[in-house]
Amino acid sequence: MMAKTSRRAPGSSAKAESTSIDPALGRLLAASITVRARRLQSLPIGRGEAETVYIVRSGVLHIAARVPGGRREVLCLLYPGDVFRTAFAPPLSDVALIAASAAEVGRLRWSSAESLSQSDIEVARYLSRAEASLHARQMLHAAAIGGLNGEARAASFLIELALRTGSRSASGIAVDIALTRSDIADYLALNADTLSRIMTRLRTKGILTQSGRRHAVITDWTALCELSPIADTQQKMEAPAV
Amino acid sequence: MMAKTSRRAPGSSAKAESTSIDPALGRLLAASITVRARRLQSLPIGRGEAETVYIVRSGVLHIAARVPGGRREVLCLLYPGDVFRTAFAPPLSDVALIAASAAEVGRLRWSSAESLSQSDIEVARYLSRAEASLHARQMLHAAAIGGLNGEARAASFLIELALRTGSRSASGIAVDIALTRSDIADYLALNADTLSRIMTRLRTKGILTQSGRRHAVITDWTALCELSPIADTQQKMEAPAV
DNA sequence: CGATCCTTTGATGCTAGTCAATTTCGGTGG
DNA sequence: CCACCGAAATTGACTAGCATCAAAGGATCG
Repeated sequence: MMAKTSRRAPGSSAKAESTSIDPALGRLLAASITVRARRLQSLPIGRGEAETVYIVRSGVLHIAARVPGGRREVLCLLYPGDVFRTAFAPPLSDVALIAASAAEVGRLRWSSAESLSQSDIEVARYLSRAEASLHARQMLHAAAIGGLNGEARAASFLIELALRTGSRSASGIAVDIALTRSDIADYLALNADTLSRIMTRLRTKGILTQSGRRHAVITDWTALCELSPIADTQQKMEAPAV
Repeated sequence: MMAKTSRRAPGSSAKAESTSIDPALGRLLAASITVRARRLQSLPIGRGEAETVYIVRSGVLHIAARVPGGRREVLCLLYPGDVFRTAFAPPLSDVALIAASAAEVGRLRWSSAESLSQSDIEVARYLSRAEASLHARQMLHAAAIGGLNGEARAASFLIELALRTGSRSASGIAVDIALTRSDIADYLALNADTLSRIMTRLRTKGILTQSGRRHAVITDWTALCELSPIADTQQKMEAPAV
């Protein structure tokens, strides 16, 4: 019940942001067309077109869809280094890849990625590792949506964001919240109003401070992790894959 | 709002059950060790061990995990032809691959699958298609958990099962429900009690009849599909991938 | 054929959703 | 630099759906 262990705070890890890019990733990006997307711009995940791969170079993006007669949903978040094949998206209506912040992505036909994989095993390995990690994240997200209450889900979201994009600052871990409140709510399968209430509660508890809509500082990392039963799992998944 | 279209009933499609197996799948299975699992037997998804691939030959299996301090969750269902890499599973506690019915699976080290992929592009294609389809199903499942109410989720589950394992019979579509009620509830992020209430309602509405715990007949496919906003999407995903 | 697990059903409480009013933010132009 | 506007976020009151708890009824297996 209290097996929370290492509490390694984020921002210290030298992630593959732009420094020290994986060589295989570099070759993959070299073979792809770079697309610059501004905030809220949406890239098509057309069905019927040839299968395409998107490789995130910088920024945060998400896959959004609409369940007929239901609300909009954000199905997954994509960070630098992630690889998304259009075939990963289920054939829901209005499925799209949307830039939450200004972003750069590489675009490539799947057939090209495939032949590159055949000739360059490092690329094949990078792709399969990226696919597996995205899949695992997707499963964990489903587990979070299905098994955690609102507060725990919100905490998990903040932890995810902090691990991926956070940076240490004097007062805690600074996080740029690229998504709007509604997008976050759609990601967490919560109502925007409910999410707002939860965020207020977190601020009241002194876990979080916000300056402006897009910028937050996590002032009490330990307390935040206590709120989320999957905090440890998330941290393990961020750890270098050996 | 009522774009429900084709209502193609299941059981008619010649799925890759055992007849007409995909040649690449055959070669993959030939390279793997066949494991026979009886009902409820669990196969390890050990972390720290070498990455392994499981290929479902027959039966239905599921991935179950436990969120610390939370309930057990069934994260995904696997059917014949599916391929599951252990790296797909998030590092939650008690993650396991469990046979819902008696099942046969092929087991293979990932490194073997990888080298097979390098020498046999058909195998590589089979694997990448299988990964993409599993990923899409996982995303759709997250969308269902997050965006549909209990009844719609239950309907979607029945539709999934019917499309995968159903067989036409005189009175409707006969479905073997391999999972226990609790497992289904854990899959749908519902309470077992609530699920039971929903199933009773479906029976009362004349959509479903049950004889014994494991056997059901869907007597009104159209009405069942009306209950689930993602019915069309599920059917599209079952359709032959062109 | 008995024991046990699984399932069903009812009564009650809590979490999160809905609707509506208000405040705050962020961008724009004066 | 400040005033303004529209969009986004917050907050409150109320409601719906689902979870929880408890108990009884069936199915399945040895």
